[in-house]
Amino acid sequence: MKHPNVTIKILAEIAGVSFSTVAKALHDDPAINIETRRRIQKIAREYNYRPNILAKGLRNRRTKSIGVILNDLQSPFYSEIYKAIGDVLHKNGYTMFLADSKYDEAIEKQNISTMIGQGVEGLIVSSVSEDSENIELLLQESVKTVFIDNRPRRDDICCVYVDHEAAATLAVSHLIGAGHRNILLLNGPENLPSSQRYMMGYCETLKSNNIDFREEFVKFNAIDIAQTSRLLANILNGNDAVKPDDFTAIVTLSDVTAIGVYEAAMTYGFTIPGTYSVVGYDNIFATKYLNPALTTIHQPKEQTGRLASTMLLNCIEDPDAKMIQIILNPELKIRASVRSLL
Amino acid sequence: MKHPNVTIKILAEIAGVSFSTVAKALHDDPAINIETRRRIQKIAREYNYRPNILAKGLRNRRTKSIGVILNDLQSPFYSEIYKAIGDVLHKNGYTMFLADSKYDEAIEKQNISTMIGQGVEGLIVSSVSEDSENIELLLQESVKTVFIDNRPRRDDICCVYVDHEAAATLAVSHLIGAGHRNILLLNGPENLPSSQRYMMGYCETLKSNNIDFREEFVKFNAIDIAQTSRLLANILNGNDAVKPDDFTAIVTLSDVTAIGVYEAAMTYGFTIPGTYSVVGYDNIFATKYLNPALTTIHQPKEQTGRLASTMLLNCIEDPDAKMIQIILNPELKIRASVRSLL
DNA sequence: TTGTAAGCGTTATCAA
DNA sequence: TTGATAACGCTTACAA
Repeated sequence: MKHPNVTIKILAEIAGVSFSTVAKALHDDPAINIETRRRIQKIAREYNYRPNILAKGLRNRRTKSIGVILNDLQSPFYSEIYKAIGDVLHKNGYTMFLADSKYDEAIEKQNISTMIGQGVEGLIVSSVSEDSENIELLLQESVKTVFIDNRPRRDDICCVYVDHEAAATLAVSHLIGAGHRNILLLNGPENLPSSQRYMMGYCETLKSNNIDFREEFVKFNAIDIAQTSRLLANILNGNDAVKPDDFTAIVTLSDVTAIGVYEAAMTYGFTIPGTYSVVGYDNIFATKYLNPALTTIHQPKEQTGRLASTMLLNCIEDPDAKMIQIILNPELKIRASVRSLL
Repeated sequence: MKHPNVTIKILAEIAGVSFSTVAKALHDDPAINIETRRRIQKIAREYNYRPNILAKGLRNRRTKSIGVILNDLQSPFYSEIYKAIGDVLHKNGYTMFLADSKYDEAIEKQNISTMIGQGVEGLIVSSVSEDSENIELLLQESVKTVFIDNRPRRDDICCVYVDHEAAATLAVSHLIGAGHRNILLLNGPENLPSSQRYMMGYCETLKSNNIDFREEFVKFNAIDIAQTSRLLANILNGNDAVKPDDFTAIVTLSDVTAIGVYEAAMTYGFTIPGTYSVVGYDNIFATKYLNPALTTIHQPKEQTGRLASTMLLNCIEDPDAKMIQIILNPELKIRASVRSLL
C-alpha cells in the first residue's frame, strides 16, 4: 500500500477533525483532548506520516541541517574529521550536507552559496584561503560558521585547528636532530592557509638552527600522490633548480604527499630512508603500515570534528554563545622513515 | 552591509514593481519588458539575492538534493565512491546529504527517514541488509533509489555493484594456485549482503577445487582494524576453534580488515606472507604501499560512484527511465602478500 | 507588459 | 477543547 504525501491535511480528513487540531495533536499539545490526541497520533503512525521539513523550515527557518565544506572528500584526513562531525550531528538530530571544494576558491564560493540556499543552519568549512572574500560572504550573510584546519585572519569567528607552525617545527626539528640540514618541503597549494603556516614553521626552525633558507627547496603542489611523484621525477631527472643530491630529507604538508614520495621511490628506484628521509603530516591510519612505516606529525582529527560540530550546534542553539577559537596540538610519531646521519 | 533575507518581495519594493514581476524577471520570462528584467536582475545581484530552496521545493517538490547513505564514511573504500558521486552531483547542480549507517539496520532506517523528510529527490544507498524492511520502506515511499555495493533481492530496482562472488573466486583461486588449501575467511558482519556473496564465492571455489569447507574457518566480524587484530590474537592464543597452524592463508572482505591482519602481525610478531599469506578486497589506495604490498581484488570504486549518481539523476529527470542493474567486474592485483607454497 | 491570487505543508495566533 | 486564518518565500495560472 502506497501513501503518497501524507500531510496533516490528509490526516485531518481521515480523523474527521480540522488540520490544526491534527497539528496540535502531533505536537502533543495538552490543549487537545487526550483521546483525540492518541487517536490522531495512531493514525499518523499507521499512515507513516512524516512532517515535511521544507514546510517546517520555511515556517520557522529551521532545517536541522548543516553544511560541511572541505577541500578533498577523498582524503583520509578529512574523512576522519567528518566521520566525527556526522556522529555528533546525528546524535543531535541534524543532517549534514557535504561538499568538496577541491582547493578551489570559486568552487568553495559556489558550495557556500548552494548550502545557504539549501537553508543550512550552520557551516563547517575548511577554507581554501585565509582571506578570501568567501569568508566575508559568510559574515555578511551572518551564517553560523566554524572554520577548521586553519584560523581566519579575524577573531570574531569560531574555529578549531591544529597549530601548523608547531607541526612544522616538530617535523623539521626531528630531522635536524637526526643530522639533516638540507630539507625539501613538499608543501600544498600556495594559497592554502595551512601551507603558509607550515612554511612559516619550516623557515623559523631552519633559522633557529642556523640553516639558510633556500627558496627553491619549497615546492608548492597539489596534495596528490601522482602529482607529487611527478614533481620528484622532475628533480631526479635534473630538470629542477634543486638537484637530487642537494637534500637528504623531505617534509610534507600531508601524509598523502608523503605517500607520493613513496610512489616515486617505487617508480624511480630510490629508497626511504636510505636515499631520502621523509616526515609526513596528519597521521592518517595507513601510515603506520607503510613500507617503511612513516614518521609523521599527528593531528587529532576525530577531536577536531567533534569539537567543531559541538561548537557549531552550541552557536546555533544559543544565539549569543560567544566565539571560541580552539588550538590543538600536533604530536610527533616517530616510526621508520627517517635515517640518522649522526 | 548586511542584507538579511532578501526575498522577491523585498526586491519588488526596491524595484517598485509587484513581486510576481520580480519572480518572472528573475526567470528571464520574456513576458517582462527587457529593460525591467535587466534592471531587476541587476538589483537582485546587488542585494545578493538567493532564492529560498525550501520555498521553491515546497512549491515544486524539487530540492535539488539527494541523499547518500553508506555504512562507514571513514572507509577509504566509500570515500572514493562518494567523491565521485559528489562530482557528478555538483556538475548537475545537486547537493548531497551524507549519512553513516555504521552497518546498523536501525540507524539506516533513521537515515532513510531523515533524508526523505529533508525532501531529497533520490537516494544512493549501500544497504546494510539484503532484504531488510528498509528496502520495502523505500519502495513504499517510491523514492528513487540506486543501490550500490550489492543487489537487492528484486529486480525492479536500480543498482550498481561488483560481483562479490567473482571477487572471492579470484582471491581464493589465486591462493589455491599458490598451493594454499587452508584458507581463513575474515568476513564482514553476517547480515551484510557483500559478506554473504563473498562467502558463497569462497565456498564454491573451495568446492570446485575439492577442498572441504570448514565452517570454523569463516569469521564474521566488524570491518575494523582493531577488532580484526583482536580476533587474530584470539586464534594465536589458542582460544579459538581454529588453531594457528590450521591455516596458511587469509582472505578478507575488505582491505581494512587486511590491514587489521597487518596490525596483528606487527603486534603479535608473525610475518606476512611468511606465516600467513593475505589477499584483501577493494584495492584502496594505500594497499600498494603497505609492507608488504597487499595482493588484493580491485573494485572500480570511482566508476561505481559515477554510474550510480548518473543513473539516479536520469531516473529523477526522466520519470519513466527504466530500472537498470549494472554489474562491474573485480580484478586481481598481484602484489607481495602471498607466498607460493609450491 | 504587469499585477492578483491561490497554493505547497507547516506553525502559531486568535476566535469560537 | 477545537477550528479558522495568516504567514513563511516561491511558482504559476489568470486577470487587468
